[in-house]
Amino acid sequence: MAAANGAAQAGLLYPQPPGFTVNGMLGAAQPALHHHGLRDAHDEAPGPPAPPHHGAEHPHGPHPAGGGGGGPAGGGAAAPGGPHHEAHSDEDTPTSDDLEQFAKQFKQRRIKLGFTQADVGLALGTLYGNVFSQTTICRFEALQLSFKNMCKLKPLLNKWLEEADSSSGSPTSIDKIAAQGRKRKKRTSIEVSVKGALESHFLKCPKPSAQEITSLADSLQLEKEVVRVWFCNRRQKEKRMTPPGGTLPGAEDVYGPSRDTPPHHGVQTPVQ
DNA sequence: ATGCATGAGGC
DNA sequence: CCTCATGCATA
Repeated sequence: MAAANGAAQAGLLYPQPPGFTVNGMLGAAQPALHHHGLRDAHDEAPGPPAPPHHGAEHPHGPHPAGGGGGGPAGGGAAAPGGPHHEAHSDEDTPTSDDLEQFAKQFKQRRIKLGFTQADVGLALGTLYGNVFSQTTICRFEALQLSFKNMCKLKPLLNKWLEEADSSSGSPTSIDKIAAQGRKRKKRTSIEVSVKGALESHFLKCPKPSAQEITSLADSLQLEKEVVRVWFCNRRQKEKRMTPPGGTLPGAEDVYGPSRDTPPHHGVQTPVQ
């Protein structure tokens, strides 16, 4: 089982140091033996087409992917007016629960068929012209994308499942459109203590002004751009289907000014 | 699996 | 400058 994964991965492995080969299971060979429960268990007032506004209003009205504490079904997930049967393969917007189940099934089948996340991403490229990276497939399986994004990718991955399932042995060849003339900035490693400081500030003010960012960057001895990007990424995390930390139901995307700051780092899935 | 980053589209 | 979709590079 695991051997098949390793072989498949070896076929199109990106440059990695030799001493790193032990991690050939970059998201491929993990047996799904854990269950992370989403905090969407609670049902709030079903008003999909026109989500009711709560007391706290955001400066930017339309935000998809269920925001912070509420629920993943923010942008207006399913919930048709009439007693329609859901659980469809595609067609009409799926519910957060549909997505969770699909992701689970997808991962199991993918592994069963001996494909890695990277394989799937490339296959989507050959099948539809939309290439995706291992990262995206991984995040889909882990429900770490926005609700809207999940809905967009589901049909594609669903189609791939059918194809891979009934594949009569046609090795999908892929040609990549590599070469991006731009050099990427080296990934900045932010120290743990500094991250803690950033998190604290995020809890107080998720959207600091340019000047706030500048002074914050100055006190932390980081580039302003790095800090700005950090906040952007942090906000995105809050909008994922599986939010970081543990926003309890009832709390909206606005945090009280007097909220304690537990020194724990992001604990979500206990590592697969 | 995840952190920092890029870039397109929008105000 | 933001959000949002996406991914290289890395732990």
